[in-house]
Amino acid sequence: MAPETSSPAAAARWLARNAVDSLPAGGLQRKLEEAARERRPLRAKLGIDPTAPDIHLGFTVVLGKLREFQDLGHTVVLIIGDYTARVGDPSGRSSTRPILSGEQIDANARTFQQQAMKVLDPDRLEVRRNGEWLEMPTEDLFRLVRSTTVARIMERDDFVKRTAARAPISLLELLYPLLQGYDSVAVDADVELGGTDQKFNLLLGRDIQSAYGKPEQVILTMPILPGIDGERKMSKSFGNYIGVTEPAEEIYGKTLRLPDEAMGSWYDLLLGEPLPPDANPRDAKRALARRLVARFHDERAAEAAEQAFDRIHREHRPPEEMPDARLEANGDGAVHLPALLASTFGVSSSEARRLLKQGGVKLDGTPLAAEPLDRPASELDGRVLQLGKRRFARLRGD
RNA sequence: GGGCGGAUGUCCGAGUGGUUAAAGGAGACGGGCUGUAAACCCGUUGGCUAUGCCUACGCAGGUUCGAAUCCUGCUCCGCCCA
Repeated sequence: MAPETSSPAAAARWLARNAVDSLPAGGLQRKLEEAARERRPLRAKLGIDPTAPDIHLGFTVVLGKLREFQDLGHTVVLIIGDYTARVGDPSGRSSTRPILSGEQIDANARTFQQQAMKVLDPDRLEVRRNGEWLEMPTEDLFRLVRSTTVARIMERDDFVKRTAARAPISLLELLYPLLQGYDSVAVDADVELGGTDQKFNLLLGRDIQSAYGKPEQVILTMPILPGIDGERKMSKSFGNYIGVTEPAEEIYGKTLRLPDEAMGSWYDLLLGEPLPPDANPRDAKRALARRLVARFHDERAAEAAEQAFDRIHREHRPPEEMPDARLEANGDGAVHLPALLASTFGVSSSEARRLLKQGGVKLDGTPLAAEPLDRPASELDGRVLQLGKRRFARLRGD
């Protein structure tokens, strides 16, 4: 696509086209005009807490928008929340979220940065860590905290709901938006991006900047990408995500599991184009899956992933490549099936027995009878063990 | 500081002395159908060296033939008053 972005007004329209909110009204255009007048790039900020090691597709929606800013010549400031991660955000119901170690955070920060490069242009990127400025004397923290009120913080939708539901809210959580807002002060953000769930925090950032005598940022919020269940937002904790570093076959297979209803959102948010109205849903989904694999791997991998998928699920043949599983026979040369399944596929032996009873275990494509549980190793050697539809291993003697 | 209420399996949520490994729902998993979509149907859903054994209802003790259920202490959480 070749957007028309020659004037600030046109550029603002282009950037905001698939955003949910662009606030304040006209603010983005004014920022762009200002940048053009002063012949400087805008500083577009995004903060992330490296609490989990991988970036998933939901996150790339916002990254993709940042990339558009870069393509227009602006600078992206990626803030790695190393300090905030260390403090441990007790968001949501799980107040038990473990506080990560320094090494863990550093490792996550590195992979995050690396993965973000799959979308961002490294030449127009500035990466900062908020430990640089958040490690501040209490006196300074108090100054920051004075910049807003409890009532203002409690406006946030999430807090209102949790108060109503009598769910706990830690004081630290109340402080979180302030820390995030201070990041904007520290990096002189012109624009801050986030998902719609970030709207409150992004807006509060404006207040904080203003309290520090800085120009207020404008904000752009992007729709939340539904996860592969098509229901809830894509999130690690729901297990409905696709990580950008996942193997090609995984990205492909998970994409095909997406409910049809969610395909439109994925097209809009991930491909940046609408779902063709008269497309056959199956073909559209396969095309989507191929393009996502191609983006995070390459064309060849996309092709191979599709072939592997068809082989397993359409032709019901085992994949060409699969891990080996070592057969461990006892003294009588027999192999205990539950133990074999447990060690090969990481299920418990109780679960393995249940799956056997349910006909979920196959040997060379034929369901394995639940009895007997001990089989001669010679009967298994060299054959393909299958659990459910998609877990395979080739059995090997010694 | 005072008063009241609460803590149950992956999650939500029943259960107030006896087939309770713990109703129901969600999720997940297996099978069927299919486009590994959805919908729908059937089944499973603590662990193990497995016709038995072990562990489980916030933690630690106690009462009892027997406790998630009763008692004591503790921890954590919510609400109200101050």
